[in-house]
Amino acid sequence: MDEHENAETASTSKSGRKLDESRDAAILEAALDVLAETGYTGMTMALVAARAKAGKGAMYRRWASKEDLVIDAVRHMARRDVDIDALPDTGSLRDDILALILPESLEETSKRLRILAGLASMATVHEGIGEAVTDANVGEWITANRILIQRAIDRGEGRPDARADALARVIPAMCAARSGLEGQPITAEFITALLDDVLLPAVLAHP
Amino acid sequence: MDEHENAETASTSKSGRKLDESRDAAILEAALDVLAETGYTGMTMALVAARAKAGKGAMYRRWASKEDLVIDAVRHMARRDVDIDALPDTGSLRDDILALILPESLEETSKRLRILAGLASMATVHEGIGEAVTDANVGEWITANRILIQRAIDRGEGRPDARADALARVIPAMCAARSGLEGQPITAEFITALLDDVLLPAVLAHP
DNA sequence: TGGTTCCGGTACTAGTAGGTACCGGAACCA
DNA sequence: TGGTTCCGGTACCTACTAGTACCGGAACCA
Repeated sequence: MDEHENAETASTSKSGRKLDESRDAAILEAALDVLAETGYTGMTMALVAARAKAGKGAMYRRWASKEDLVIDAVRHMARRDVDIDALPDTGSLRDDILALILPESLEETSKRLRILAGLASMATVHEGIGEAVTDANVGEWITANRILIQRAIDRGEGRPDARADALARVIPAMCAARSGLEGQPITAEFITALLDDVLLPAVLAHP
Repeated sequence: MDEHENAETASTSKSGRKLDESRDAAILEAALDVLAETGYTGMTMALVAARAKAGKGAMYRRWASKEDLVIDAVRHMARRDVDIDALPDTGSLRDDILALILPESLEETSKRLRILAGLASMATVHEGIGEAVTDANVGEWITANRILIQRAIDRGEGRPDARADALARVIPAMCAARSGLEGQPITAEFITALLDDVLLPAVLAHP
């Protein structure tokens, strides 16, 4: 009879060579690379294995299916995201938003959005992928923006009837569209233009 | 030797039963239906044929490959789009934008955006698909918005330094994100909230 | 009327990719 | 040291699908 893998026995239930935890990240990041380049369909398990210099066995020892691997890869990508408890607070909404996004590599952001766009189509078919995409990635970005905007409203920088909820989605949505639909990279110029031409006027307006 | 199919001889070069032109639209619309439900990968030629009550022969007699069929289907979808020469002109930007989009079936718009989102990933792989998606569909919508916004600026309704270029992309981008990333349908409430909370404040602002 | 091409439908081919099994070798444990 | 599990790599099985060939029948033309 097999050792059953309850939480209580999981740590000491096996003998033999240990599962090399460092391979997990290598495989997940190889999956993200291939995902960004070829989309979900083009991402074959053999391609990911080759990129990670891993065997397919090592992959299926960790994830039961391609779908499971992709879900984990997307969540892995989200882990390096915004820290909600340490948001910038410069006293200026413009500087807060810039301080939130510009320290991140914009190339990395473009790649991330390209991955999300490539998975958008799978959201309708594979239940778990859609949740992983929205919750773990764009969700936190929108939440951070909402907090920054609400602060600006509260301190009188924005008009009091501004809707932080809707406005918080502007930059992520337009970045996603630029990356996913137009295939253009996200640049600092694009972000600042978005801020100065769309978001700030909308927040600061007093008609 | 085969009859060569130059433009000059194409109309009279063949004998026998004529190619039934009405089947074209039936196949293209079946392709769009399946595309909206399953995405590019899930759209099999057999599924489209069954939906259109057509044989696969009739499909390959018209399009050389699945890719060609999809490109044509996307362009076919775009044909029922905005008429740039007959845009609404009510004297109010809010009413103009609403008059532009609300007469269209919002369910149809949601479906269209779902199709575009499903094809976004293929844009990087298949050259033609990306162009068909952007040029023929979102492109005209953005152009129409830009004209309406520029008119509002010109007649003094909007602030004179508003950037019609960037602002014209707000509604399409946020609709695409809502449909493609969040999987939510486009409703009249969503559009009006977008208008009143984001676009109009940004256009009307005079800080 | 006979030849040609289209029609919907079906059978088939060929290539691809998810997933499994196994290899020799290495790491770990008792 | 012997047994077990992991490692990268490869061969293999199986299911699916783009694309082709062909069927009997219908439409068209000379």
